[in-house]
Amino acid sequence: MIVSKICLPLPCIMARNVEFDEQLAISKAMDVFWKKGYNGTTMRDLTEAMGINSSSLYNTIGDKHQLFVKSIKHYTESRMDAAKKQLQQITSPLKAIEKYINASVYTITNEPNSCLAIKTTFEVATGDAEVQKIIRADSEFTYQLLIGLVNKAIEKKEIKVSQDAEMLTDYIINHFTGWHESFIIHRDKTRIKKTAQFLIEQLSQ
Amino acid sequence: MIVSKICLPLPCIMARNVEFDEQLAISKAMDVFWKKGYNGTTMRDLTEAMGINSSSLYNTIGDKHQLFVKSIKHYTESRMDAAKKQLQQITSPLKAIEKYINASVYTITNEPNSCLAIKTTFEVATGDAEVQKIIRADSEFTYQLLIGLVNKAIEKKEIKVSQDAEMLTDYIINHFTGWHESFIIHRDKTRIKKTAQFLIEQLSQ
DNA sequence: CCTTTTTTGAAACAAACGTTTTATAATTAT
DNA sequence: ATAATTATAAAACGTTTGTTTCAAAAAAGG
Repeated sequence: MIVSKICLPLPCIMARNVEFDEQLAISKAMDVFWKKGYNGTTMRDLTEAMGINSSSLYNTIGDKHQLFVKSIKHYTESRMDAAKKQLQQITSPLKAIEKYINASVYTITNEPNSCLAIKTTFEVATGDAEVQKIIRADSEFTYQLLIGLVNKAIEKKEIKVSQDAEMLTDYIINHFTGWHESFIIHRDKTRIKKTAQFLIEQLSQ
Repeated sequence: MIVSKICLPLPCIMARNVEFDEQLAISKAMDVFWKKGYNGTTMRDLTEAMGINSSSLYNTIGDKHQLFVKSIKHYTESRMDAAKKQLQQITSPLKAIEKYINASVYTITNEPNSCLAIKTTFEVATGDAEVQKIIRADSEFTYQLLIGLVNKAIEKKEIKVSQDAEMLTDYIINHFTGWHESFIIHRDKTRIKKTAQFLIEQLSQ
């Protein structure tokens, strides 16, 4: 055992391969954390949903906290990929911002659970540096994506409301969390769509 | 015991009074839930902070969930009282809206914990009808408070940006949650103050 | 004072928690 | 085939969980 630890990262002699698909298992775990939150999820919830034994879990992925970290990484990375693909073929920067806003509204008002990143921010990010780092990276990605579009939109004079691209980017992003909260409380798509429409009008004027 | 339950609400014969101040104890419990969340808080956390034994707790207030319900009620009711007092002597409705926004920004960027109502919304409101009802009542209070001001501001032509008071009220309220999230992630007061200033300018224009 | 009723503190409760151990099955290299 | 190594499943680990019990203390009415 000691020998195999020293000659990492690959074990010297292979004996048996892991049976389950780790990425798939993490994706299943993510769904549980998404629904129940970190503290509301038990290891038995996780192993049951993942379809693996706890010994296999601890041998490959690690403990509950490591699994949570990998789950929210999986969540944020999937979302970043989707966002990149979504906007790559739009020529007008303002139209791209509109599309991003409308796509967010659609997700907010049609997904069964609220955003995992936001739930995590309010539940554990304050007291968990490792989690906070992932959340911050996810936030920074959205910020960079949008500020690129905002800058181009200002250059092209598609936005006249303000010249402060950084503030305007913060201002746009700021709406998403409120829409999530509103939908949890009221379950009213129209209220959210109306304020989103107003935000877009404000930018376009 | 059956007899004393029948002749409720007051017991027929008093024997000994509760030693601790129930409102104070609930306030202490609220602080723990505020910091750790519902699932992150244990009964031992609570009894320790409240300075009472669990038997006394169960005899007077009830179980963990009932204590949580009373804690968030205490939170929301305190906040409603403060909001009412804050705005009662302002003549200009737009100035009152500005004051409400600025007071919220101050709280967001100076309190050690993020808003308990928002944390609760994202942690447990979806799956807990009793909690959701309290959260919805709190939300409705803020909504009614602000829509009154927005309507007056539109009447007085202090707001020209839109005639749709309901949408505009949702739009204003929607910012608060995002500011909370932003402050958890970035701890940057200036970013929040700038977007708040921009929101006020948008309304005032 | 004495009886009655209730609160209190400490201990105890079963169940559930996150995690580890152990024995067995499976796989690869020799 | 055999030896070596690892993944797996089931059971067990010691703690901690939310909650209850129980004896003792306290206070009210008779």
